[in-house]
Amino acid sequence: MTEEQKTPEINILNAAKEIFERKGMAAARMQEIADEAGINKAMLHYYYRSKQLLFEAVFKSAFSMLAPQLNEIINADTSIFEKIRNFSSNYISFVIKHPYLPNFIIQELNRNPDFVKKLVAEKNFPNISKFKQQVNEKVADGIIKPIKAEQLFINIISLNIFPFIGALLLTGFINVNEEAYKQLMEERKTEVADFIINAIKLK
Amino acid sequence: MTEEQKTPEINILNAAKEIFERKGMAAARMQEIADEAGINKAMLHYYYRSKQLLFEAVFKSAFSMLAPQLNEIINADTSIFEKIRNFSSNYISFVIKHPYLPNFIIQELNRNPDFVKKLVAEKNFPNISKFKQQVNEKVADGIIKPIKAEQLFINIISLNIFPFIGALLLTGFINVNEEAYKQLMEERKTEVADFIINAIKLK
DNA sequence: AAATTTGCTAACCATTAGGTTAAACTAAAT
DNA sequence: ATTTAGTTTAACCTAATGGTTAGCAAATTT
Repeated sequence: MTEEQKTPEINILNAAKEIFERKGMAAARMQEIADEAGINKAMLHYYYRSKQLLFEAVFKSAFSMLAPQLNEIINADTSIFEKIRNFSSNYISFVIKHPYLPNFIIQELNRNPDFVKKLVAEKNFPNISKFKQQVNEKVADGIIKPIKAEQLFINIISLNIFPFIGALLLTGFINVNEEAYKQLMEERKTEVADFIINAIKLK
Repeated sequence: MTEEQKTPEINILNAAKEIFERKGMAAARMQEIADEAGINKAMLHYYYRSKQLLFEAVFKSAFSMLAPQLNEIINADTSIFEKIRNFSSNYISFVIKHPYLPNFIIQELNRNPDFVKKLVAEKNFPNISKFKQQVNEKVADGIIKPIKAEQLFINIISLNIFPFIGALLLTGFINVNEEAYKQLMEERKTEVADFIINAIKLK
């Protein structure tokens, strides 16, 4: 898993991502990250001072990979149905490639609630006001059933993210192997959007 | 937060639940659990040998609180629409009272994938075969739109669980305070079922 | 070429955390 | 009253872990 990297900073960051995302901040060991990066443990401190700072760098980097995806659904200049289709398809494709990412973010956010406030304060933090306006419009126009934009947003996010966070639990419940579950996720690239649109479209 | 308990075992278990569910296995400290329980640290080992065993007791207890909820949707002798309504309402009511529980389970399951296998092997582990059959029937009868039972199941679980696991993230995105978010969750007791039923019902 | 800064390593340090132990205390049984 | 079994505590032990340091090597600067 250890590929050559341009700079030691990036090399360390990637190794730390790997370990932090899989184990979480508390369970991750600096030595393990050093091994993954193929370097001496002291180097981690040389480049990133402390575990906390290294963790924050990883977290920021991880979060900044997800934020653009969310802005897609929020600020794109497309119809609401198209947004839902695009987001579901794109997001699921993305997460299939980074399976530990959503769980990592949720987990660490829960462990450190103040972190949310810091994130919200930053620019580029997704804001749903545009999406909200769009939903309200379509409801008023009789194109979609009455629904609060907040609830619809929560539903979209839930249907797209949870199947990855709860993958292990769900494979247990529906009693399929990893391969079959992956296949289900592939299907969801279109399935989820269909489901949502069916739920809200006024025929 | 420290109330009098019947037996020291239960007292310890409750304290451990509190800490483990909030911080996770790795970040939880035995001393912290002892403090929460109002006892000496050695007592934890006296009654539960090791951190690992104490953790497993907590996990089992937590999981066994959720399993019955799931059997509701899976094995009840009611119509599929009723199941969805009952489950959503009951589950959300339950989790509002135990907000850390789902996150804890998911998190520790992800950290220790082999745990799933152990759980699945146990009796009382939910099995969706009955639900599956019911869905297929209704699809064949033209009562609901064609959908794989597995996908519907994943959707139901996602819509009910994720809003609690991702609460902090979602409050950030939709920019509401804790109180307003709780209100949204209250609404979801009926909102979620309506959404799902709209999505699948053939009119 | 000498000096100096930067990158890197091995050994070390201090603290923390899980776990143990031996002694003390309590209360029931003899 | 004495024994005995179960319970509780303080003090201790050991391993692991995040972090530091002193020195060396390789560039970079002057």
